[in-house]
Amino acid sequence: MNLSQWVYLEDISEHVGEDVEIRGWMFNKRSSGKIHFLQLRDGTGFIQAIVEKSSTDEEVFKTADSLRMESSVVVEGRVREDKRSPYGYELDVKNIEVIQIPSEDYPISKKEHGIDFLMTNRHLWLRSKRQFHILRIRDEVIRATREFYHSKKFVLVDTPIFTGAIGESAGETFSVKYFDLGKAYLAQTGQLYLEAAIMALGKVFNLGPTFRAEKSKTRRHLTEFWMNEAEMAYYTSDDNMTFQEELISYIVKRVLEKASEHLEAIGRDVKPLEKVKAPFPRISYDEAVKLLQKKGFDMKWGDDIGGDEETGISVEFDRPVMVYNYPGNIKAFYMQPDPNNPKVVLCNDMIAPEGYGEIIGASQRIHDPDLLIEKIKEFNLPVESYDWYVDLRRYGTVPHSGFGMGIERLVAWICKLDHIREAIPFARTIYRIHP
RNA sequence: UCCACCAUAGCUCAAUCGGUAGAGCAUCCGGCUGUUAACCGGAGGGUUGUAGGUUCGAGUCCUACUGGUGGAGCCA
Repeated sequence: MNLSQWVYLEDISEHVGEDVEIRGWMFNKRSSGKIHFLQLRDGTGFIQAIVEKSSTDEEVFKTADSLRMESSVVVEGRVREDKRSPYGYELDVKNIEVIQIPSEDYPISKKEHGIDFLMTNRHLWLRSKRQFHILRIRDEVIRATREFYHSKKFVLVDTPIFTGAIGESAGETFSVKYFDLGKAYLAQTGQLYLEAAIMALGKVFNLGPTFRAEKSKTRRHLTEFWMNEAEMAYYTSDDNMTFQEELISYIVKRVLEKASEHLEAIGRDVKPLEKVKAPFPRISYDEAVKLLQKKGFDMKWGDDIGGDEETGISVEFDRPVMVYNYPGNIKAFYMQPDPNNPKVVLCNDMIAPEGYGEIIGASQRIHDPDLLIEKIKEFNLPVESYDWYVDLRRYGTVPHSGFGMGIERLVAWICKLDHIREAIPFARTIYRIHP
């Protein structure tokens, strides 16, 4: 073959003046008859490769001429800095080894496409530049999330995907046949299992897929989404909120440090992100209702805060907002009532700026076994299924708190995406499971 | 589950009051030695989502269905 070293485009700046080999794909070509401009991609970056008729082997020039969109190629050439290139560097081609020239037209064209077409071709759409950058940002968000927990001495506890009839509420789960044991349900949350784990490990987190069978069709919903949940023994609701704002601040800071080129590439204005530093504003549900009424929203105390209301609140602030202590009857059964006001429970939602809505749902959990059983009954849930969950309160119960953070909602906000489906490689929505 | 909108060339979209189906991109042929979603010239490409209906005449109006999109509710 040849003596050139295989290098990745993300490292190309270290190889100026050298002969190197790039293994990748040609995603576009511009030609002027006696000069070809090959736009190459290798999964780590982009480069423009130059093939001149006067200075290149005739066979190589012909090969370059024959390449079509998405041809896979190993290209050998010399690296040169050049401001005329869209990527700052160019490759003067010496040889091209064709792996495959597609025999059919590549479906994704350079012009715009509709969302139906793009989702049907999601397996190919992933190759587009914008998707490349978004997926790299998602990678950084998840990396930062894990880093933060480990820096705070949390232990990763992977919670089960198959669960019995137990969760936040029944009726919105996917079910599958499970041997002779009847139905199993796909996890809507790992929270209850994390509550078990904190009694062994103190502070724990998970990060994995979650499933919701609600027939939601909005830009904020997926049927399968990735959630990070955390649970902390002896944390009050206040401790919980302080922890959440540190987590979000850390993730945003980390993405700005490590993935700013990707944010820039997708046109994300980073100024709003630079303001995301703890502490975040906190307003009680009572205050939120008054604020919304003053702004002309038709709502009264006891109503839930919907999407429009969330935006109405978030536009008042330049950072994520935490709304705390909602009425108990619009929240889950396991939330600890406020000792100072039994009508509300100790909980909080975190609302992202710029209209992105709820990214965290959090609460302090009931730790008294009798009160928990009372609430399970009050919410008409099957007490038998929650036997082990109540058990946690029978043996050395402690006050504790936790939350769930939607990874795709976080990514969508950080990238300022129009729709959450671009924040995950293969979105699952109610009318789409292919590819 | 409910409400609204959309469906015309491979893709993105036009088509006036109901009167012979059109463009850009992609593809193929030709031209061009610095292109930047390259450009210039030429060519091919259509059962207008499906089934009915109204009409002299339907891409256009009506009904049903299918597929999709956005939103409500619900939530992360």
